[in-house]
Amino acid sequence: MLQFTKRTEYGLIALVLLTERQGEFVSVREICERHPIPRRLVAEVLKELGRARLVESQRGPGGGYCLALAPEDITLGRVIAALEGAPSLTSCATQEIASLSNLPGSSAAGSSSTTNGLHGNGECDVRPTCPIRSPIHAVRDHLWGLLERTTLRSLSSPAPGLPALTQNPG
Amino acid sequence: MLQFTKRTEYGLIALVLLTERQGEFVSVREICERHPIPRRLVAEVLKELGRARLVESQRGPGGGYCLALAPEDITLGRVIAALEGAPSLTSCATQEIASLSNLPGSSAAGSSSTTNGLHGNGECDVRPTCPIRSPIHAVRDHLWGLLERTTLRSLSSPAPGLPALTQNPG
DNA sequence: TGAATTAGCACCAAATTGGTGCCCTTTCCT
DNA sequence: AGGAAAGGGCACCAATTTGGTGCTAATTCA
Repeated sequence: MLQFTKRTEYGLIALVLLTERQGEFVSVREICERHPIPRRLVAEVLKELGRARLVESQRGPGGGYCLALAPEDITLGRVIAALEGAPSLTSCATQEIASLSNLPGSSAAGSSSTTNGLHGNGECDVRPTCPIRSPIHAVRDHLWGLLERTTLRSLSSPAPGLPALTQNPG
Repeated sequence: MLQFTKRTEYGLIALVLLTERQGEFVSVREICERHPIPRRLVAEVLKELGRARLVESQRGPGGGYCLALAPEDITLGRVIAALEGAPSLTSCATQEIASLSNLPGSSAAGSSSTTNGLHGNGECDVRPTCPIRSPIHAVRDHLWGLLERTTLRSLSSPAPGLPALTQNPG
């Protein structure tokens, strides 16, 4: 329903905490002592973010997670791409993105579905006559731009400093 | 996964056809002769769009659906709100929107869920310490603005004429 | 009357998502 | 060496959402 998954919400909460504690390794236990969110699920999410190279991990006592990049370089788009696949808006775009795979997060994203209105070779049924493909893809690109301009830094700043949205459409 | 539902896709396809055929009543049968999409589901979708007052219907032979508003006044946001609820991005926002109900589409949107991490009175567990509430809501508002600036007209134009995105944030 | 069409609404199956179980590996401390 | 505190991997289940259909009634036109 055009909503982030809980995984994404938990991931963002964790990443904001890691941003506030840069230079330290913060454990999942500690994150979940600060916020009432399910520990095991947060652990899974941080593992995924680790696989996407957005965080680094350290095992053993005193271990935990820390950011792998500067907060300015971790965008909402990258986090979402890692945790729920790049936003595609339409089913036909999902597998185009998957085949391009120029974006991270292809792990969780659409593999070759069989009953999603896509043919076996991976082509949308409606595509030959589809009247909304191109314009919706334009919308998707704008959305993607919005998510890419929103960094962990802007999420962590006390002021709701969403970037000024200077976009370059088309 | 930050994707439109099939209902929304089908609804948009139908609405684009209705835009091209303004002044006529177009039946579900005819829509599905033009595009390979499931007839019964398209019928359900158009019923919902009718309840949201975005289309008007006419029964009987020669009946069908037509736009209830000018294509410039039917925005992507309104269609989505009617078919899958207003985009909320986070679970806490879902029920805030529901309680405000200043947006259409509260029919399909979140009623009082019980196991969604929301208390019985409808408050997010994380809320007292939630570090991402405000900034994510800002992102949501930007997304909403993007969807509200995209009209059925811009979706139907052969050129992918997405509006120039002159936004007024805040 | 009868065919064409929408209206309502209940229902099921598939996919996605939220969340957990279980065991292994690494690291630190004593 | 041994144990505790972390993360790593992976399978698994339950709840929710979504895609799609069955069925019957109400309109409308010829």
